[in-house]
Amino acid sequence: MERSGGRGGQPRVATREVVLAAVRLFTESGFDDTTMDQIATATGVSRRSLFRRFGSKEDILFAEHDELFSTVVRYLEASPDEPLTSVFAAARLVLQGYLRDPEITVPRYRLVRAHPRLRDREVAMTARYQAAFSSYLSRCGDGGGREGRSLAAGVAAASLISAHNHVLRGWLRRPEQDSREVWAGFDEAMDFVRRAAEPMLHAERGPRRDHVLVAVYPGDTGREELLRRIGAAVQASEGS
Amino acid sequence: MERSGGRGGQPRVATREVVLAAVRLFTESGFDDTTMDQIATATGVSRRSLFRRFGSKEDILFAEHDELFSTVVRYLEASPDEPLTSVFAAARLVLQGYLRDPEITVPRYRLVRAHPRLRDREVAMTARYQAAFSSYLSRCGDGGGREGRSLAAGVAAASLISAHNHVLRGWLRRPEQDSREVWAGFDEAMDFVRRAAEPMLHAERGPRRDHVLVAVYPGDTGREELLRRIGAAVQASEGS
DNA sequence: CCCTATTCTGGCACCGAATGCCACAAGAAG
DNA sequence: CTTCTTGTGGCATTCGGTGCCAGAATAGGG
Repeated sequence: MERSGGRGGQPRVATREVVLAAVRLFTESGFDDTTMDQIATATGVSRRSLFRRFGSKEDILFAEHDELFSTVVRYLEASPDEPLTSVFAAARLVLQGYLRDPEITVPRYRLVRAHPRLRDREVAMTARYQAAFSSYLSRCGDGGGREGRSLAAGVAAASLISAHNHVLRGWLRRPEQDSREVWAGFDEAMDFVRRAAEPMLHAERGPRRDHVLVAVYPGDTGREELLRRIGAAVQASEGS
Repeated sequence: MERSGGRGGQPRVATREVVLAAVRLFTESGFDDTTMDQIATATGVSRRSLFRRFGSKEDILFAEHDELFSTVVRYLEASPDEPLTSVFAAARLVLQGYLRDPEITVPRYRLVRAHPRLRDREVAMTARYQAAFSSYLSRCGDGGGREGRSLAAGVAAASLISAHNHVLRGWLRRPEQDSREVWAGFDEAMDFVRRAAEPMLHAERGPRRDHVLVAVYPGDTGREELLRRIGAAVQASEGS
């Protein structure tokens, strides 16, 4: 009675088939010069159904990307509150999603680069990721007040997305390169972000500054006593 | 003979007038339910001329923003190579551009929040800023190789934009608040970004660690002499 | 003064994306 | 078989966006 019926939710023609056909047509004839009618006749799906299933001509290109996005969001929602770790894993998922089928992502990248309108669409996608990551980080941040935490979370998410996109673009430009290199670059970039983001997410108020310790003791203080006292002072300073 | 003629480049109706009228119509009737014909009759500019001057219905909303963007880009191009300082100043310009006329930016913000399509358009604008900032930082960065510098520049630009937008959104939600508070928040946010971005732009490899200085001098060393020597030592350590 | 080049402008026709409405097909549950 | 649900296609319509052409207004040259 509920959540069933019909042909079972399976569309007559698979989404992936439509996307592939559309990508091919766009690449051959250009995005603007390809009409929905052409896609309809090429795929055997009526023009009307195309609009119903994908929403718009642009959305056909990004249909699979949308699925990836919701996967990542679900992943984040189910993640324990280990801020950076979970978010890095999520970014890994995204990159994986791209590397998985170059058949779509690579020609799409070429189209996106050529067409400003599609570029905006792509940018909007990354913004959605950024918002999701930022919200997650803000949710399970630990330091600072609402305001500072939100700022830190936003900046951290922006950094992460930027680094991810940096690696991603590197691959998209030369998709033939060994994927191990890509992942190595990814790990490197994530380390870079971690070093920058870790302190700001945990800082009470701003990141730690360098410390200068000036200790004055009587000249006859024993060496061990001196080290012990200095060690204690440093530890106290780090704990603040 | 060149660059003149016609009515002198001055449109019959000022751009700002058109934008204000459009904003009003959009706010009253909704963005989708406002047709270009309505804007045409409301402003006295023909439908055809509207498309010629603004490109699209969305672009009417962001016309002044586009001017601001090119201003900022010109500013950056003319700036000396003082990476972070110039970029912070540029961000200041942007925020200033928003605060300058709330008459447009505030209702536009409300529209953008309600309408996903306009949101994407707004996001695309900030992406353009981010790209400009990133390119500038990458141009006049000093540490690391091409690759690392590009990554660092991208992350720094993303952080800056994110922090800027954080402050901007705060104001847009409550535009009635004292602008001095906004600027205070901006300075705070910029400091936050500076602390995060400074080390990564100048780092040869990895961020600076905390330093611990242990100085031992004869007990009868004069206070000024002591300060001078310690200061010199710290400075030398920072230069590394 | 007239002529011309340049530029903003408006009207018209046209294409195509996108939506609403309606009818139909096909499998699932009763 | 009936009914409900869901994917589907056709049709008409709206409206954003563009190409084309003609008119208006202004600056400069003869």
